[in-house]
Amino acid sequence: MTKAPDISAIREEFIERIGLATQADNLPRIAGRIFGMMLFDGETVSFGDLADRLDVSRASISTSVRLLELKGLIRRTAKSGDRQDYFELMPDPYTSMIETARKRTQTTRSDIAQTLSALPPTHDAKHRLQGCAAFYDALDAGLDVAIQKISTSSN
Amino acid sequence: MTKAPDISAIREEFIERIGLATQADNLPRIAGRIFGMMLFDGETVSFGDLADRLDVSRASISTSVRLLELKGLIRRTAKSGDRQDYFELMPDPYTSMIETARKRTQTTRSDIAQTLSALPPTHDAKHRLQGCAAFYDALDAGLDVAIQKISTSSN
DNA sequence: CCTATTGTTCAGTTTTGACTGAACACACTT
DNA sequence: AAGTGTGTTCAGTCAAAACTGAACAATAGG
Repeated sequence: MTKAPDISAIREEFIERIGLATQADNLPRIAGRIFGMMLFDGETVSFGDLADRLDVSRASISTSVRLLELKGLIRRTAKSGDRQDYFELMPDPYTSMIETARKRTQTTRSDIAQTLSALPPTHDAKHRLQGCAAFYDALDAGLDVAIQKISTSSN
Repeated sequence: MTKAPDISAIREEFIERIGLATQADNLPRIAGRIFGMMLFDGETVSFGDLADRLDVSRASISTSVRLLELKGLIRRTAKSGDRQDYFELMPDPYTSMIETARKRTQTTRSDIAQTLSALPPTHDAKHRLQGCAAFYDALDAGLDVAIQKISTSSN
């Protein structure tokens, strides 16, 4: 009875879950669903198909794919003889995901550095902010390790 | 003219920035401001002071400190002779921050594993989902590295 | 030209979540 | 008991964001 699994149900659930996970990365829900769908299906997908298969307006597709392009997760391609835009996953979307996360930590890190340099050397907050800065440095180093690991595992 | 910096302005700006950074970690704005304030000021702070100094309702303080406690960033203490609750930073809040992030990636990772095991071995999505799983594994390893780095740097 | 198709933009709607004020429960004081 | 101070909970408000439909510009085909 565990045979003949309902693939489309599995697919739906996966898309939903990846959508939620991606949402935590400050992307709108639909963008996450698009990403999850392309991850599962793999093939290049047309603009119209995205709207149809996810059952959302084309306006939503337009803004979401722009975001995903901007984040380096998908790219827009053309099919000869078809006026529609097509989309496919970037060769390695994961590295891009970590890169953007890293960029955010680096921004915060430099904010802290700026506060640190503005404070007089004797101020007792300095010691705590330095601990905070060390945290962001450690996080940055960790993300770098993750990037390395991905590039070696995908060979 | 660069002498006598306006400490309170620096403080406000730091709190604001940390608030924004923490907001990206799925915490409400006020929780981020509380965290930033405690980070800068260091001292233990009373419930009432939080409401006064941040100029928000006590209801907001109540829910925000609960979240921060739940995430292991602050803890509630008591002062003898004072009925108010007091709050202070946890000894190492940063490790907790990464731990929660890690928990999230592990949840997603196991979601993927579940999808993988539900798919028939021949399904062509498997290969892509395995790449996705490798990503979350790499991220998990990277976060672990970050935790190690923090614990060694804070000695 | 005219029409059809496609993607973007914009105004408006819906939804989500943060925040507040008020009611409440609890504990301490008198 | 009554009163005060303290934290939590809940219904309601408000603002921000997601999403949609419609108008639009651009392009291709007739």
